[in-house]
Amino acid sequence: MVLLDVLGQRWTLRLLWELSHDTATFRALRSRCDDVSPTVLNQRLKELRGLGLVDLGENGYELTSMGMALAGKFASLDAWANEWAENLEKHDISKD
Amino acid sequence: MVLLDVLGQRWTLRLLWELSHDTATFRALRSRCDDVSPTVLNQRLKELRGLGLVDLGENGYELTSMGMALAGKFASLDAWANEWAENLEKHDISKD
DNA sequence: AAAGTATGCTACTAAATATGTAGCGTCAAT
DNA sequence: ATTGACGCTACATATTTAGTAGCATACTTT
Repeated sequence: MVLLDVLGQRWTLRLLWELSHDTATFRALRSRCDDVSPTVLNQRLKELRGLGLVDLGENGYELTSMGMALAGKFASLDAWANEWAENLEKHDISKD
Repeated sequence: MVLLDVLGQRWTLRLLWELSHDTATFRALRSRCDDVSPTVLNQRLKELRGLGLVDLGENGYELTSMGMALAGKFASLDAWANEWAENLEKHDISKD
C-alpha cells in the first residue's frame, strides 16, 4: 500500500496533523513541529505537494481537499487514541 | 499527539497493516515487509508490544484487541487510498 | 543421540537519513 | 538603506536503518 509508505516516514503524519488544524508558513510549521530541521521539512512538503495533499497558498502551507479528506480519517483516530492512552496509563506498561 | 509519534516511524504503520491481515512469525513478518532488518523489526515489535497493540502468541505475532481496533481505523483509509492513487495517475503528478 | 530445521533475536559495520546551524535570495514595510 | 519575515539550501554532525552473520533454544527426523 503506497500511502502507508508515504505516511510511514518521520514527520509526514505530524505535518498533516498540524496542517489539518491550521495553515502555516514554512517557519511557523517548523516551530509547531518541535523545530524540525528545514531540510526534512522541505523534503516532506515537496512530497506532500507532489502527492496533491498539500499546497502552498497565500497564507502559507495548507491542505488540499484531498489532504483534508485524509486528515479527516485521522480525526476519528484522535478520539480513539485518547482512550487508548488512558488505558495505557491504567495498565502501567513497562516497555523496552 | 503521542500516537502519531509512534506511528510516524518507519515500518510501524506497515507492521500494523501486515498483522491486521494475518498473524506472522518474526521471520515471516520480515519477508512480508521487504525483508526489513531484524534490528528494526525487533525494535518496533518491542514498542508495539509495550504499547499493548501487538502480542507474541503461539502462532507468532498478532494484534491485540486494541491493535485490531487501531488497524480497523486504517481499513477505511485503504479504500480511500485507492481512489486517491487513481486520481494521482490521472493528474499525472510530476514531483521532486 | 546426532543432525537438521525453524524459531526469536542480537552484534556489528556500512549506508541512508535526520539534526542543527548558518545563511542566501526575495519581498514589503520603515 | 535597513529591518524583518519569507521559502529554502548547504553542509558537517549525529542518529537511524540496512544488511549480513550468527547465537541460543526448541522441536523433528534419522
